[in-house]
This record gives sequence, structure tokens and C-alpha cells, in this order.
Amino acid sequence: MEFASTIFSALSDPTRLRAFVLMAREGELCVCELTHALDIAQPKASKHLATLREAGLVRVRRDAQWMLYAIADDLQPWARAVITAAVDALTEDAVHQADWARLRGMQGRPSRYRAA
Amino acid sequence: MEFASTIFSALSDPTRLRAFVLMAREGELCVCELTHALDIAQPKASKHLATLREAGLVRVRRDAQWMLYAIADDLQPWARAVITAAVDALTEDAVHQADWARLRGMQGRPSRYRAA
DNA sequence: CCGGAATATGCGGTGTTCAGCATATGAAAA
DNA sequence: TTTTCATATGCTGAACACCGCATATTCCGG
Repeated sequence: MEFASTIFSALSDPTRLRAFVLMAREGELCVCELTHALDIAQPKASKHLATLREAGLVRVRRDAQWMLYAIADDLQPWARAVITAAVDALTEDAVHQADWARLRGMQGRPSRYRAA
Repeated sequence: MEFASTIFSALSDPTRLRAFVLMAREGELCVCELTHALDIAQPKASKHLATLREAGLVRVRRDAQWMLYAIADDLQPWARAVITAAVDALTEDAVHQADWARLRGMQGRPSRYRAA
């Protein structure tokens, strides 16, 4: 029961949801890409990503100076189902469209020029 | 985006999740049944149910002196999918099993003797 | 009309969450 | 090795969530 409320609580913040949908759509993203796409301060991005990581929803790997975040691949089936349903709906959201456009328009994206 | 975080935030509390799973399994339940099954104080039940109602996850109807709560029937498809996945998993949870047993063992359940 | 049962709401206290800012760490480049 | 870029963390203050308790409201039965 607690494990579920932890996940829902991690998804209960709009900023975290926005980051999450971006990762669902793009795969790996570094903090600076998320900071840019979400148009927020960098510490704010880092902290929300830490929250998602502590909830087990997201994984991180280091690539040189970049920390690449992506949706965890070891999620429980029910959690994956929950996430799929939510992401599908939120991809249509206007806020996400704007985030996506900012990501697409970002100059000098580092992780795009590296291995996945 | 906000509409989604509202729903997740309503589901982020263990007590609310427990009540929610009970309603998913049983249909309509009055406050006294939930209070008994969850083994909590009545004001606590009322307040959590109000939160679920304000999030649009639950509907209420009055039957005499009882307020009968049930999962809302006008949920958006994605929300319904989210809920189904979560409830399916949580039904297996030991905490819910205990809640369910208390509900089954409750004496003088009012709503069972009335129309749905 | 009155008493009692079922439910909702108000209040005070406590813990948690979030934002914004400053700062620390760590890797890379010069 | 000094600088710079990317990221994480610490701190403070404001807002919010949850609890326990007391009380108000609503309805039913007598």
C-alpha cells in the first residue's frame, strides 16, 4: 500500500509530471535539457529528478559531465500500466506541447550526440 | 497537467487508497462501513472521502442518514485505466486483505439492506 | 418535538513540501 | 592546475497536509 502511495505522490507534482512525460517520449534526457524544456531553474530540476529517482520511477547514468535520466526499466507491471495510461493522456496536454517544442528548439543538446 | 497531478495527489495517501480499493471491490459504502473496515476515527474517514470527492474520483449519494460513497462513473478513460491497474495490484496487498476481512465481519451494515 | 445515530466541519499543532537562492562537488577543457 | 560547465545539496521561509479532538448538522425513530 505504501509502495503505491509513494509512486502516486511522486507523480503528484506538475513539474515532475512534465519531466516524466518528456522522458517517456524522448528516452534519456540530461538535467540541462530538462531545465531548458521545462523552463525552470536548474536546482529545481535536480531536486524533482531526485524525488522521481527515490520513488524508483526514474534511473540515472552518468555520461561525462552529464547525468542522463530516463524512466526506470524495472518498474512493476501495474506501475508501468499506470504510467502508460497517464503519459498517453498527458502527451496531448498543451503544457507538454510547449515543453516539447522548447526541447526541440534547444541549441547544443549534449546527449543527442552520444550513445544511448 | 494540473488535472492529472490533482488525481495523483488524491491517490497519494495510504488511507485514501485503502478506502478506494474497498469501494472498487464492493461498490457503494457508507462512511461508517469505511470507518469500521479501515479501523480509523470517523472524522478522519469523512475528511479523506471529501478529498477524494473534490478530486472527482468518488461520488456520493444520500440514503436516509447514510452517505454512500462509490467510485465516480464519469472518470476520464485514462484515469479509469490508471485506477484499474492500481486497484488490481492493491487488491493483493495484505493491508487491503485485513480491511476486507473487517468489512466482511462488520455487524449491522446499513447499505447492504438497501437499494444500490 | 426530542434523543440518538451518522456524518461533516472547525481548530490547533506538527510534520512535510516546495520554491528560490547560495554554495558545494565533479568532470572536462584550457 | 585553474577555469568552466553540469549537477547536486543545504538553507530558509511560506504553504500545505494530516491528525486528534470537539462541535455542528442532518436525518430518523419515537
